[in-house]
Amino acid sequence: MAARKHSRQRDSILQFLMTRKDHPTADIIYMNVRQRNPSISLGTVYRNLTLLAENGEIKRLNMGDGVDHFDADTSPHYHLFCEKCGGVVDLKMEDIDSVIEKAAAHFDGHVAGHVTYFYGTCSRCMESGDF
Amino acid sequence: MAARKHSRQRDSILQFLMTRKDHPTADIIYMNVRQRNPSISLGTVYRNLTLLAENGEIKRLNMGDGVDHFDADTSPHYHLFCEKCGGVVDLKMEDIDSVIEKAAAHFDGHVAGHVTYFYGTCSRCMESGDF
DNA sequence: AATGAAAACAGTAATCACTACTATTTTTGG
DNA sequence: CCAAAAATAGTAGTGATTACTGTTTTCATT
Repeated sequence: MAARKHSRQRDSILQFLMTRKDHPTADIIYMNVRQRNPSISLGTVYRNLTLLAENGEIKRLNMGDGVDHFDADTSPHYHLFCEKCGGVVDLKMEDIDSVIEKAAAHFDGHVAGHVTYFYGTCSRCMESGDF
Repeated sequence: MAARKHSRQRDSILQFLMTRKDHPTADIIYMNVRQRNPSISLGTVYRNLTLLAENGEIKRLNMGDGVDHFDADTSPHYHLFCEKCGGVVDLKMEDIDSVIEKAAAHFDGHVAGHVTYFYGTCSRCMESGDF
């Protein structure tokens, strides 16, 4: 296996992601990290996000909007996609991994895991009735 | 609202989709429908799949693999993405929409629905230990 | 500190799924 | 039969992501 070497760019990306709770996309991360590191390239952002996700340091989220979102909080929790503002917010709720057993009950193959996310309206969009 | 007109192409697409239980992608549908209707264009396939999905005649599935899958079975059921063969199979299991209440319990916004799918190994890939 | 191979980089080109556009063909109510 | 609306084929464009390439950075070993 290839030895991982340190990189300032990867540090910047991870550090920025840890300050955000809104699960930004690669493009948002790129635009922000560029303020501190103007010469960073978009390809570097993508490559490092993939490296970090493969290494378990961050999570890659598929929220059904055609763009990958990233989360530096790797503890188990769930997400909601706001259909009004397009944002992604955390959802504190009890663990629902028991759905895996329910899925496995009448299935011949092997159920390794599940992906669950919610959609609706975030609290901020509920307040501002701008929609 | 625009009056829907009949189209042979839309018929072919829906008819083909009803013969398949593996939730094909637009591209797979295109290649197959083209055997009966060689002049159909890929854009027509995409447009009609969207029309049919908006009309509730089929379902558009997001299985996290970056490609939309389509299902002519609109009854409530779940799906598993096979990590070995990349296929999508049906999963008969009890309804788990109660997760919506669990999600809403400690949430200030509004939870409209959820997306849940499973991943693992389909029964066919379990049998053939080719992997 | 010097060195050299592996890793990472910036910048750009390419890919892939999908959507938009346009001139032509089909459908359908009257 | 006829014309307006809808749909089509074919092509061009878009947006997110990946691949490629020559250069720079990292770092274990000297």
